Amino acid sequence: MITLRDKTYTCPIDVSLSFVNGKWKILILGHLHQFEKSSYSHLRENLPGVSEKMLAQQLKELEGDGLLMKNVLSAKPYRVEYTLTERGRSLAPLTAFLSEWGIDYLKENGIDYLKDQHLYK
Amino acid sequence: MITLRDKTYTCPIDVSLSFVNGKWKILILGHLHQFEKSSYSHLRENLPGVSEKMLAQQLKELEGDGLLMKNVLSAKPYRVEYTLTERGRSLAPLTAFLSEWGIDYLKENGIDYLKDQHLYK
DNA sequence: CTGAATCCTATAGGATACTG
DNA sequence: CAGTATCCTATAGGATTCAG
Repeated sequence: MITLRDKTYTCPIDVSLSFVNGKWKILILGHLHQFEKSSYSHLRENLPGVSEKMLAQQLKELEGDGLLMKNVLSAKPYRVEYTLTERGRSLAPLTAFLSEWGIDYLKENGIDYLKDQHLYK
Repeated sequence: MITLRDKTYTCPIDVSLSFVNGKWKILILGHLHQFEKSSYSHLRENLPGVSEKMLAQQLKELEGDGLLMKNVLSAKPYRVEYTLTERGRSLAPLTAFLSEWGIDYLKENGIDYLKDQHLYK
């Protein structure tokens, strides 16, 4: 058992997972890896099915864990921009691998995502 | 939206995540990547805190998804052995990355896991 | 536009006892 | 040894409304 800040982990993988647990976190990170910067509404549109509560909550947790930053672009009208921190960008191999693995799996099942990507918007 | 076998996914990452969602699946996969083969009890001992229900359930799901295989070694006494399938082994980069990332993070926080691994058993 | 605040529920997950 | 079978609960997550 590893103990860090009053939390315990069974192994280093468990430590990493604690940053990305939650239904939408990895998808949010993947989105930001792809677009670099994104508004709240842009995130919402690209995460079909996400609720306001979960999007706001998981963005806060990701920010609190130092994986992304929120920049207020203007106060009136209120606009924000989310970007990855260096720590967040260090997870790029994770989202890249999951994306490639998923594409491979889809291909084995007759779906050419890259070619037909426009169909899945 | 991607549809495959009556399930929908927002993107390829979402497809991949559907294979590893669940509190213990990635830890199980990491365990099997490390040990190659493992008995039920060996898995349980190395996943501190896992309940019988979840271990059995997630093993079944992983088997059903074609990521691991269960081999019955002997009927009496009843002994089994879990091993990764080829598809399961194809996730090796995932567990490897999460492990390294966790080790790096721990190091930034004053914990040298590789050196002091024996302390965390 | 970007959330915060409620309210609600489904289910993931845990504890325990039991079986071949 | 390798699980099943129950029972139970906490909480992750969703729907909706309101606000700066």
